Amino acid sequence: MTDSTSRVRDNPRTRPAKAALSRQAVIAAALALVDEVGYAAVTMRRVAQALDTGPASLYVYVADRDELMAGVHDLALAAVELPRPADGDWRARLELLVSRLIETLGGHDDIALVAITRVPTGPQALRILEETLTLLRAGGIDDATCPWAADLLDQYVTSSALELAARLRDQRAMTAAAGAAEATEEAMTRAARSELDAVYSELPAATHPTIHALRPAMTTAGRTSHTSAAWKLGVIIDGLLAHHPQP
Amino acid sequence: MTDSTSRVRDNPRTRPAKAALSRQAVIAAALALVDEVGYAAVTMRRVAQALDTGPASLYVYVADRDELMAGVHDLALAAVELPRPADGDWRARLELLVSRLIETLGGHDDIALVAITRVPTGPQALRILEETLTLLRAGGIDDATCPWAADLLDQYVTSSALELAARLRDQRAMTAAAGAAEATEEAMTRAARSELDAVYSELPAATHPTIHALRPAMTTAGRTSHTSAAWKLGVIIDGLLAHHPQP
DNA sequence: GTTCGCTACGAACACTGTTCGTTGCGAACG
DNA sequence: CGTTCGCAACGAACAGTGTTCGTAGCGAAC
Repeated sequence: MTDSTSRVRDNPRTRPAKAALSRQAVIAAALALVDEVGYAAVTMRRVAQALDTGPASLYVYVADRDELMAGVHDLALAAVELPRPADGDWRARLELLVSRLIETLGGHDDIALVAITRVPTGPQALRILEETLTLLRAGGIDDATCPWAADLLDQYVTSSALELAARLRDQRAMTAAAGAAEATEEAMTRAARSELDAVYSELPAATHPTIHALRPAMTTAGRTSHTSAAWKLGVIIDGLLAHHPQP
Repeated sequence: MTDSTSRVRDNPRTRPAKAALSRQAVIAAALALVDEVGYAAVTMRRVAQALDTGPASLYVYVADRDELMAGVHDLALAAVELPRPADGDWRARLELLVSRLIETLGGHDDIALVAITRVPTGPQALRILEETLTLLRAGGIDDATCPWAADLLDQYVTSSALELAARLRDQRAMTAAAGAAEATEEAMTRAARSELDAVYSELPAATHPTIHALRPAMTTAGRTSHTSAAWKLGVIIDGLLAHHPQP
């Protein structure tokens, strides 16, 4: 980034044992901490400690905790590869892109929370918006509706990433608690669902007949996160195609 | 608090008309505070102060701040009226229900954040889930897919409510700052969008050609929150109908 | 050789959610 | 009627949080 610091850092004689502070270093350390202790537990003090410094030093490179997390969000997006032409037609590529987004963001705890408060405008977010719009256009979506569709897809990505993160968190907590007992996704979701099932079961059929009638369908196995996410995305894309005319 | 007031309060004859503490009173006070100072600024101390007591007293009726907010979320849902048969067919009624949900939740700042961390299971949430499932079933959606569809709609409601809340917050901040200058929704969204437009405009057309080409579409007026939300909901329902077969 | 500019950071401020131990009141019991 | 007991209420405190201020230090520039 800065010439002077890099020149100094490159000099072995003056190079300190620790990496010099920089915006990138702060954001990278925060991302690592998100993976280690979770989004909510990433405090300015902990980030500073990871960089072997004090909390006040961070504010030279970052205005806020919010802005720091926005940087982390964008950095996480950098790992998302754009689909290539060989991956199929526009629809296959769009589905691939969206699922990669959900899996990547969901893999970094609740980092997707950042996208709820503010509309991400980092370089990586723009790279992905560009690709999304291009694919939608290739699918024949009207130019005027493309931004709306991208908005809808973004909403879907963010909330699905948070859902995935919550499931992974529960899964980790359960494996940690259950010790050696392996916790497959199936066993996990069944355990989590049983909690909900208890609520649904104790519901008087008189007041909530439909929930009661559909309870087996709610419990149905095979409702893994993957199939559910793929199904929902399919619904949205089908809806975009069916809704062709612009209001 | 002070000796004099407490002495006065202890006297039943002069005791003010404040309601005795109860779970309902605590949650109601918290909801009022959400509307007054915003979701993030609702602290246990402020809730206690509104009830003329100390923070420790709240923990008799509420386990957590999270649980308190879950109660507030459910209480907010109580204001949502279910559509009546006279409101139209299943689709019209479903659209009405969803838009009422978004408007109600979005009207209480970021209270919808509660639905992201935990799946709401309060009585009001169950009342609305029951109605949603009933309407979907009436629309001919397969029994096995109804829960998935309800999930998708819930995701949509929650994220849209947060989007609406953010817009209302910005609007309020702007009216407060602009003083007497009236800030219509149109003027408001234009101002907010100009911020994004600045980002899009300064984007090199070489690297982001589609964003550049679609920029007029992104700025298009008439993209009020209402039309946008209605359009998105239409897309989802169309998708549900088009996607008929269950995977 | 002195001054300047700027990064780094120790210390502190005003808060937060939550818990502990005590208080005081009303009701039940002898 | 006098005593005891359960329990809601709460004052005070703890361990944190994000953020700011003023100062120290050091390389670069005049």
